[in-house]
Amino acid sequence: MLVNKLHMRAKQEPERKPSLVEDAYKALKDAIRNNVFPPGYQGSEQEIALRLGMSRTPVHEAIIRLQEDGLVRVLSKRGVTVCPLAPEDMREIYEVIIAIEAMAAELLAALPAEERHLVADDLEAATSDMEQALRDDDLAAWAAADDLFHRTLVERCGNGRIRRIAQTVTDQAHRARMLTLRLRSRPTGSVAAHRDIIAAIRKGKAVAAHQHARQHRIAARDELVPLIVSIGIKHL
Amino acid sequence: MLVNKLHMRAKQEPERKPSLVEDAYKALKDAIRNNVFPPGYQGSEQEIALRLGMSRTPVHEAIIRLQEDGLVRVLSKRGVTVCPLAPEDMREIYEVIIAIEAMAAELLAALPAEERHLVADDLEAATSDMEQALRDDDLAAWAAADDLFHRTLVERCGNGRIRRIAQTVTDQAHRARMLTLRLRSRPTGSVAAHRDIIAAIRKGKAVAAHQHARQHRIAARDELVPLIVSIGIKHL
DNA sequence: ACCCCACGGCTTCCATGGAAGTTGGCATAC
DNA sequence: GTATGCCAACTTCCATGGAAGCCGTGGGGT
Repeated sequence: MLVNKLHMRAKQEPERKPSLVEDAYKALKDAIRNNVFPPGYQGSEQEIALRLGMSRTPVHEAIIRLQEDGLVRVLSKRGVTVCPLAPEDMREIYEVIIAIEAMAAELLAALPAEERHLVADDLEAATSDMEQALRDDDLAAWAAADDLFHRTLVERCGNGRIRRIAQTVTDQAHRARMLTLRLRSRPTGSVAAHRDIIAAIRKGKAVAAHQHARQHRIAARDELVPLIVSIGIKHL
Repeated sequence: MLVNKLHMRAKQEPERKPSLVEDAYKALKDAIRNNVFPPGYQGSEQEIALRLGMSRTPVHEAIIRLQEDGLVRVLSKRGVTVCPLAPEDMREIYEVIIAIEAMAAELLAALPAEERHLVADDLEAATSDMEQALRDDDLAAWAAADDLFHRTLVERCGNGRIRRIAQTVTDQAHRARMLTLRLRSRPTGSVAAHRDIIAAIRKGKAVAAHQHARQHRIAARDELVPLIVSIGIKHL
């Protein structure tokens, strides 16, 4: 697992060198997202350090960051555990996303016309991919394209803090999302909702963009949270 | 600066013991908020550890958390620096607050009637204090009461993630807030705006609560950001 | 049979030392 | 006077060891 060398950039970026802490952070985050460490898993830093082939220190520091992100919890002297997600947590996460993404859409619509259209084009491309994936009955591709749409929404809105917050909460929700993907009905409504958002952004209608993005996420919450409750799982 | 003992709770909470890392984190955060370490300040972990009377390790780990919070930045092998706040940052912060607090107000208004009124009473108390402070021409008291109002808004909305996000961004904005407090005109409009929010929450009108909270924060942004720009400071 | 307590193993927490890297200044060349 | 290269001081980064705390287990008492 070699680290690929980044190409030279202007000295604007202090040319981050890959530190072990960063490696551990990324590896652990990925492992949690992909259920390599399932929720409720409990292990020691020593064990993780061994598995990652490094000392305890960088693992310890990476875990501090993961705890700050709400992904793990360290139990004073009993090891570290992966946070399970209760339906309650999903409700909280969706409430944050509803507020944050609506604001992001609003900001996008308030951008100068030229930039607006660039973003709208990218959003449209992602939505087209979703449509195609739906025709192909390829749920994984659909999820990837949907992810890209929502990621683009927050990454291009010109507010780094919004981007970061959205990233953090969607990271938390990722496991639940993957689980429910195959349980709910085919997500045919999303394409139309996305097109509404795109149209509002393209026309620079900030209020409409806000409302459409908001309603889209409210609909998602109102579908997913009851679904999670209905299948009777308390943690995931 | 003693840590006040929380009253006994169910053993749900594992009764956190004060660790050195926690102490360092709180102390540093406080020092940054109160300009003991002014923005742009650059120092070494060694020096901070000396000042706090502990080893380098807990300081190092506390700084990781502060970096995650966006308060400091560690420059690979050149020390740690306190993040300055540009007007751009204030804009970003306010955009987050606008979205998050509006959602919080909305959630409060959707609470059962009994809880709603309890929260509304507390919000009203804070607002009355603001009114009184205004009559006394006591800006510090006004700021404290205003803080309490907005803190109550997010702390009682029933969403821990919203609470945490709001806390993080207001921590970042605290220095700017203290600076502008004495520069802008007397904040007489806030009381009325707060009362609108409270009334909507009391009546359970979620949409109205959302709109009033949103408009209140938009007004604050539209007053503060130009003010910061006008006094010509690039960082603070 | 059942309860209690002490002990041993395992864990995080913190201190400290060495390694790698950055910076600023000083000496030297032109 | 100016530029350049080297060196010493200082920094974070990471490894490691000891201290303190938590948990399960097993042995002894009732």
